[in-house]
Formats: sequence, structure tokens, C-alpha cells
Amino acid sequence: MPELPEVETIRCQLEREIVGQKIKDIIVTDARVIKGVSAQKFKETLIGQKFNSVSRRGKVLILKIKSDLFLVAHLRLTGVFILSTEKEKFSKLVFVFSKDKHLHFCDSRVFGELRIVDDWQKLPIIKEMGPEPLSLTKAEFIRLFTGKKTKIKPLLMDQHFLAGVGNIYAQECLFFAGIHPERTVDSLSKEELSRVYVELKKVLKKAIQEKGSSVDSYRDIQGQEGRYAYFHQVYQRDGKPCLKCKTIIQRKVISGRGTGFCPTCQK
DNA sequence: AATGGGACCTGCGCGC
DNA sequence: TGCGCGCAGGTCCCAT
Repeated sequence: MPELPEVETIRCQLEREIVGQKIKDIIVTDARVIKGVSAQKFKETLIGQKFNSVSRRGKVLILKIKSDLFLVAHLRLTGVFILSTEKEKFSKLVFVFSKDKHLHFCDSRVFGELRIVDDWQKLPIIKEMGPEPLSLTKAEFIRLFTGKKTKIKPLLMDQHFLAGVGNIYAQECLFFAGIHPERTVDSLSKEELSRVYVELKKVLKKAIQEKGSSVDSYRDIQGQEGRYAYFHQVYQRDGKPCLKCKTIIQRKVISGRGTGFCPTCQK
């Protein structure tokens, strides 16, 4: 499932591969991924246009066409962009740039969405989104968390609170910070919060460097797997020994989400 | 204010 | 080998 590092990887690759490319045709095989307008209207609006730039806010991709025309993509759980002229599994829609340049939007669970907007900043998901973790200073991060009574892990994943962190990176950063995912934020000392800040940034940066975590269907736009799953300490490692202390990693559902943690390393 | 559960959707892993 | 069941998960929405 794509979180900030995966979406950033895709952003960067799309920027390189499709900016300046003219959309010659769009083939829609499953119109459910198009939100807000009909497939016909979607095609009419985009065919003949060029992508100008690709940016990211949280887990949302913003493909700029003109100052008042944007394609906004949310991959949700299983959405991927794949650059390929072959038939692709779960392909829902293809942007045709030329005979040898096709961009598929594939999504096995069909939760992902593509929409056309004239101002992406007006979208509720954007307006209600918390700050970018990689742009926050330590002081801002600590101020943001201070006084919250919620459990730390669901708060890290709350997009209204902090943008881009999902189930993988919330778990991984708490492992490195040595914090139990069920600790309430107001029980954390400044020093512990500071550790969460430092480890979150480290984990996100390292994951971007490794092109994300390929769990589920996530691939980069060339169809390559991200390598960060090799570095996972707790995510989907329940029943296995902790890589630091050999204690068996536990799994617990916290606020409805499966959560792995080391009962020895995380207090 | 904060938490919980359902809905959306379907591939996949598991048990038999 | 094949079938059926239920889990997983990001986000939104409603209820408590």
C-alpha cells in the first residue's frame, strides 16, 4: 500500500517520464476509477493535453496540465502507475502518449481514484490534510503532538493530523523510537516525542531512497519492486524474532489496524 | 473530542 | 486440485 515514500517515488519517476508528453488517447477499461465526471468527459478534457509537472501532497499525486487544470490521483491500497505497452494485470485505464509510451493505471481493489479539478487546493482531502512530516521542524512536530490524548500510532496515521504516514511507516518509526504503539501521546516525554520525530524522518527518507516497500501490489512505474521491505523490523513480522533482541514480534489490532511491535524494545 | 464500526472492493491465503 | 470463506486496508461517514 502506497504511503509517502511510495507516492514520492512514483512522483519522481512520473516527473521524469511523462512531463512534456502529449496525451494522444485514453483507453478506459474500468470507469469506476474516474471520479466526478463520466469517462467520456474525462477523455474529452485530457486528450490533446500535456502534463506540465507532477507534485505530491501526503499520499496524493497532483499532475498539473495547466494553471486551471489538474489530474489528481489517489492510489489508496492497490493503485499503481505502470509504464508499459504490454497488457497489464488489473489495468483500469491507459494514457497513450505514443506507440511505445503507454501509462497504465492499475488497481486490483478499485479503491484508487483519478479526478480532474481546476484547483487541487480546494479539494477537501487537501484542505483538511495535516502538515508534511519531512517539512516539519522538531519544535513544530512536538508542538503539534503536545496535549493530544490519543494513542500515538493511530495519530501518526491520521491524515488530518500528519500527511502521508500509513500503517507501515507508523509501525516502523515507533519500533526505532522504542515506543509502544498504544502509548497515549500525553504520556510521552519531550525526549520520547523527539525520538519519534527523528526516527520518522529517518525511516521516510531511507524508504524513499529504497523506492518504497513492495508489500501487496506496490511497484514503481517501471514495474520494479521497492526495496524497503527488506528493512522492515515489525511490519508483517509478527511471530518472527525481533532483529534487535530476538523477542517474538507481537501483533495486535489497534484502532482497527493490524500493528506489529516488539514487546521488549517498545515501552 | 475521540473512538468504533460499516461501507467500498477483490485478490489471496487458509482450511478442508 | 479445487472450492468457499474471510481478512486486509485508506478514507469517508455515521453513531455512540
